[in-house]
Amino acid sequence: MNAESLLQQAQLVCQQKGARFTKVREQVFLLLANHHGAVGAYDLLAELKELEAAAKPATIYRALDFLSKQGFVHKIESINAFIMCHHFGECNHPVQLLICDQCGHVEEIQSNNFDLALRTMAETNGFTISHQIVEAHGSCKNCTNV
Amino acid sequence: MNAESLLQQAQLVCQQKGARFTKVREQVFLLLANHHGAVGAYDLLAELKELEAAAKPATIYRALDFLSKQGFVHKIESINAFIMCHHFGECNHPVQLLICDQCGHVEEIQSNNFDLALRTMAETNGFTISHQIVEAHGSCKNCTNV
DNA sequence: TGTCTTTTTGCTATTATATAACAATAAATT
DNA sequence: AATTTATTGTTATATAATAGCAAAAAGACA
Ligand SMILES: [Zn+2]
Ligand SMILES: [Zn+2]
Ligand SMILES: [Zn+2]
Ligand SMILES: [Zn+2]
Repeated sequence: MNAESLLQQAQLVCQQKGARFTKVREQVFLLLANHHGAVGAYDLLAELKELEAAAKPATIYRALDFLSKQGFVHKIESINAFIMCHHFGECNHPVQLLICDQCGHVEEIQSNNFDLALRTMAETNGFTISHQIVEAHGSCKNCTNV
Repeated sequence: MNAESLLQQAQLVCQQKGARFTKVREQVFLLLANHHGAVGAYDLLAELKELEAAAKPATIYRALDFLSKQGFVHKIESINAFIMCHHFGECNHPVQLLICDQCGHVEEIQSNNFDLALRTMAETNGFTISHQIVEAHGSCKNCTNV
């Protein structure tokens, strides 16, 4: 899915929810959408500065915060980076990420079975999950065969 | 398991592996073992400073690095904190953590089924896992019933 | 439209987390 | 004892994220 159609989809979601998809937020959204892999907040800020010279850390973190809340973007905790979600709309979906340590490629998986397994395991321990982080590091298809 | 017996177990493991369990490393180990929940590196540093006034960030991070490599300690990526492992020995075991956002309690689960499910899912995508991060946030038994 | 309220942004500073680089010690090896 | 390797001390710096407050913009409503 290309950046433009992702943007349109996001605009639609915001319209339906009454969320304000402002200029900065759109700019950051597009920068993320045009990235193939994950990107750090300060790298993103550097890119944003080419469009808005006055941008500061708070600018990018606020935008990322908004985009995360809408479910457009996921934070990758283990590498302090952010990545565009390609299945947003079904908001708050559980996320499983496969992160290649060789090439940096990140694949987002959506396994409801897996989510259920985690929930069940938690319930066995009397624990109720509100948010889950599943990040697998290793070697992707391309990098393994090399 | 109390701090002293954990320490003895760790000493044994180090002896078997020929790893040098130095003074600083033992001090940090004991500080962690006496913590019930997770603890941040700089909080730990503050505690260490009461024993070794000259301790610096590098001191604590080096010790944590050593302890992690031995499998004595796990880093919790989503909250930038560290926690003593209570099942070390079986080194490099997969870790699943249940983190209570109310009381801060962290429960370490060991589900081989879950590990297998994740590996299988990854393999389906041609991905080989070297290290996995599974951190579930939510409400623990005690905090849910309140 | 004008007024009021809420949300968003701009801006400065600061906090929090983690590592680099290199010299000095200490321990292990020969 | 001499040499090599691992660990520590020390200073500085890199990297990541938030606090606080005023200005501006947008939304709500008479
Ligand atoms: Zn997603
Ligand atoms: Zn790869
Ligand atoms: Zn463990
Ligand atoms: Zn709790």
